Amino acid sequence: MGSCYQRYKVILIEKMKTLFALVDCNNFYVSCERVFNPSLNNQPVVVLSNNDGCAVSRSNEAKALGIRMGEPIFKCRELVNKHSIKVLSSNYVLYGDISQRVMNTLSRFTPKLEIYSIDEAFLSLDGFAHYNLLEYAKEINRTVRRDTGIPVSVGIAATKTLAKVANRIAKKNPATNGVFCLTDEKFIDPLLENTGVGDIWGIGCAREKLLKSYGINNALQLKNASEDWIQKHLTIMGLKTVRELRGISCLPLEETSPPKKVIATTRSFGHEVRSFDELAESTAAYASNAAEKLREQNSVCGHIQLFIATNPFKNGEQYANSSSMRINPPSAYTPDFTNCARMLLKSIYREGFSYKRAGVILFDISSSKNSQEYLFEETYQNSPKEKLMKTIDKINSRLNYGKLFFASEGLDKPWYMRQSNRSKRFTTSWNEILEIKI
DNA sequence: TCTGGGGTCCTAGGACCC
DNA sequence: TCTGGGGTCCTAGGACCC
Repeated sequence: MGSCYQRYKVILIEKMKTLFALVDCNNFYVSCERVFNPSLNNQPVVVLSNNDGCAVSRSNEAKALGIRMGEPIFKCRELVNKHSIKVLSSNYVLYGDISQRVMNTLSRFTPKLEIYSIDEAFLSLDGFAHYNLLEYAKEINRTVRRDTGIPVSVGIAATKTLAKVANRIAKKNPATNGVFCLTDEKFIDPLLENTGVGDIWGIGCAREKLLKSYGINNALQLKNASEDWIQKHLTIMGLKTVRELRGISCLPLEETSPPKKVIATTRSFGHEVRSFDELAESTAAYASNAAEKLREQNSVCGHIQLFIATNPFKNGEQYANSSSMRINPPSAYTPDFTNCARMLLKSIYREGFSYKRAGVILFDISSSKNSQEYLFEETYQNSPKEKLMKTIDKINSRLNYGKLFFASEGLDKPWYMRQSNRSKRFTTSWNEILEIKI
């Protein structure tokens, strides 16, 4: 009996053992650009945020020249000119499509995949412990590169947080060739000691500062910190981080992403906007965009918020305001949102200001499948409104994005964000397919 | 001249109810 | 003079992520 029990216990522990790979695309947006424009290889390249504002993706060469993440590009003009840094507008349609290809490739390596962001995925490797994990990581790395053109780093460990650490090591040390396994107990602590506390997933600058003020400077010190103290100062999330560093998996793989609870479309304008009409057109377009995202996840929304703001970086009088209203019964019908947006705008618009930014945010989101019936009002579900929206979405998905839209969004869109150097949508638009000149 | 956008989760505190 | 207690819900704000 004793041995049976022992045996059972071993199996239980084996079953509980988790193993994760974190695959992260290197300098993702820049890498996407390089797939279709090899002349960018080995060159300093920067991809900008919306409205050509800040550097959000940098090639290693650009990083080495001192371009910082999130840096406004106009502050780097000198550096850009001096080193002929290539500066590109962001092309999210292209990046989204390449991302899907990368994720499809990764799904061949595990039955359980979590798409964590546009350029990152966790792979569950539970039950793979008998594999040569380093070789498997190399195979992942090679295959993604071969099939999509995107270079990736792979980190493997028992928990997501440790896999993040492993991935960081793979990325920082050229000797690893982009893959690293943090699975050997005896190496974990020394490597954690070499990892700054602020470099751990879940520790941002505020917590880094707090921890350092208490003498906790590296990941090993955090791993050994008192649980009570951590929970008190860093909340339950911090406690999970500490346990994950100890090899206890607290953040499970999430294969299906739950529907969003908040959907926002907010933008800076290409130039400053003064008139009500122009503001109304832009916010109608944002409302329409948000409604599309809502329908994409088969939801309806019962609460809409709109905000407008002047440029906070500019001297002079500032104005920012927001207002919200209920949508009853909940809807996903674009005109409901554009009408509400216009009413909200009327209530907060002040003449005489130059506006720089506006946005529409949808709250109170629920599934369109099992929502409440109303006695007197027509619900969105199964109404002609829903039919119309389905038809429009279908047409738009077949034609190029944005072919069919409501006139309230305006035709000229003078407020549209700046994108002075955007590459083509090589993979999603027949008109923009790659041309090879011989 | 020029400074991004879109999410999640947790907590504290107030309102409200019985 | 003396002024309960416990629970839930909502919201604002902060922290974090990519």
